[in-house]
Amino acid sequence: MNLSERQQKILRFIISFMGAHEYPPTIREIGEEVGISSTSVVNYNLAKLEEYELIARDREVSRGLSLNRPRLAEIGFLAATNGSANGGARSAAAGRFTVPVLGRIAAGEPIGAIPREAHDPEEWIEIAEGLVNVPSDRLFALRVKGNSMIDASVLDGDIVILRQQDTANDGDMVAAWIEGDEETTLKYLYRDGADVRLMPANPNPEYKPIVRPAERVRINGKVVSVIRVLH
Amino acid sequence: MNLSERQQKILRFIISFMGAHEYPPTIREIGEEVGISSTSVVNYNLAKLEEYELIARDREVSRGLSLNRPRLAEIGFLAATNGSANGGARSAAAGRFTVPVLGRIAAGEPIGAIPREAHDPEEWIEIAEGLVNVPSDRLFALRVKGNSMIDASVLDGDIVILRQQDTANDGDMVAAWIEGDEETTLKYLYRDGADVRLMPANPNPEYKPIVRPAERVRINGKVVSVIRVLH
DNA sequence: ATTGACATCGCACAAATGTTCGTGTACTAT
DNA sequence: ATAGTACACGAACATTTGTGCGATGTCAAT
Repeated sequence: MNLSERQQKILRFIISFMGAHEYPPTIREIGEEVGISSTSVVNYNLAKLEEYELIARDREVSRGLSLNRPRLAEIGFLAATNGSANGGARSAAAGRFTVPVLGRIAAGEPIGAIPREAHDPEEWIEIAEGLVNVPSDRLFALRVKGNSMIDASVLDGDIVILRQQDTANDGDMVAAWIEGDEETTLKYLYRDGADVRLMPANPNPEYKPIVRPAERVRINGKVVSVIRVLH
Repeated sequence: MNLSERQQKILRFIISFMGAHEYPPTIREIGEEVGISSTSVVNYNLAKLEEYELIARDREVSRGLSLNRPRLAEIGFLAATNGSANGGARSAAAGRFTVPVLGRIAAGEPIGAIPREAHDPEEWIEIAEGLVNVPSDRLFALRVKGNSMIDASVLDGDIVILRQQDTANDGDMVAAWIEGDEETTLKYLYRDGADVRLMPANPNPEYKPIVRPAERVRINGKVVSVIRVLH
């Protein structure tokens, strides 16, 4: 499945259009935007996209389009459009973001450098816009494995949503890799001169802050939301 | 603003249609479903609904409708249509639910009987479908005030999403009012003969289970999701 | 050179769909 | 009664919009 330049533009336009409107565009609207004079050509490419199962169409229905968001996310299209990365269409007021779950985070298990582009994430989740207070670019999620984060009130199975960034402000909850300790942890970050102090969220004195030299702490991202789904 | 029977039916149909389709219905589709033979009558009522700011319309655009979800939620319309309660339209595969935040839950503060119908909630949140594993009816949310729930790994400011129900299975996390103790708490529920055992989520031995006679524990709802938004 | 798959174009057509307007009915206020 | 307002009907109309089809251009394989 190789998307032509036009098909990609069409896809991008549909996504941004549906973000801005609440209904899909017409064939002609697509044509005008993408620069296709013939409706039949748009139709032709739409048929291709449907063949690839990236969109679905209702025949003989005006604006009878719908996006296959999971598939789109798989090929990195929704993620690209969510953010301002892939210079171009900016998804507006759509009300939901698709975020890749990049892996599990567990005691002692490094999550490595968080990739800037999604690389074959194991799953995707959709979140409502209101659940994050930041621009939707560079968001990713991790599923928490084990109870090592319990001092941050994050439990086994929880999903933490982070924004990829190398630095953070005092008081931010971050996912950080601690060299030497060789473990990733979720803590509140505070700077203390040349040291960083990683404070647990749990005020219980049993959970003590971790103090390490700043150069030994690598911040993976800032936690913007924690979601727990019970069964 | 008094919605006529027809206007309500129209609204319900639009909501369910958009749940099922991903694009809005046409005037004629609405007319057929609601039982209006004249397109102009549908148009007329649509204009009314727009006047009430319950929907928005793009003139001269086919299917140029959009729902004002927050307003709709305010008057309890989305909530009613979400569930199977209001006999009829079942919102399908919409991907998101609007849930009322009915109040705060804090140590010692009773939240009272959870109302079956939304009564002037202070705010509404939208959640993605995947974040709950239950039918979307009878969902409501509470904002956690204070750290009294920390033994359930629920922190100040968290939002817990619950499904209103009077009973629960062993192992469910529930919000329960304990008569005598006069407080509401979030715990895992286990039955122990005539007693119920409310277990904290935190394995730390400091947090001990609460054991009470079953008749003194009133279950408000089962927690289906916990959401934390950091700032 | 020929063939054939692919992608485009333009255009005409038919169906889908929003808009307008004259008319009628019920109910309320004057 | 009279006038006014809200709501409804149906038919005609004008666009909007999806579909179909013949013709053209490109490119690689034969």
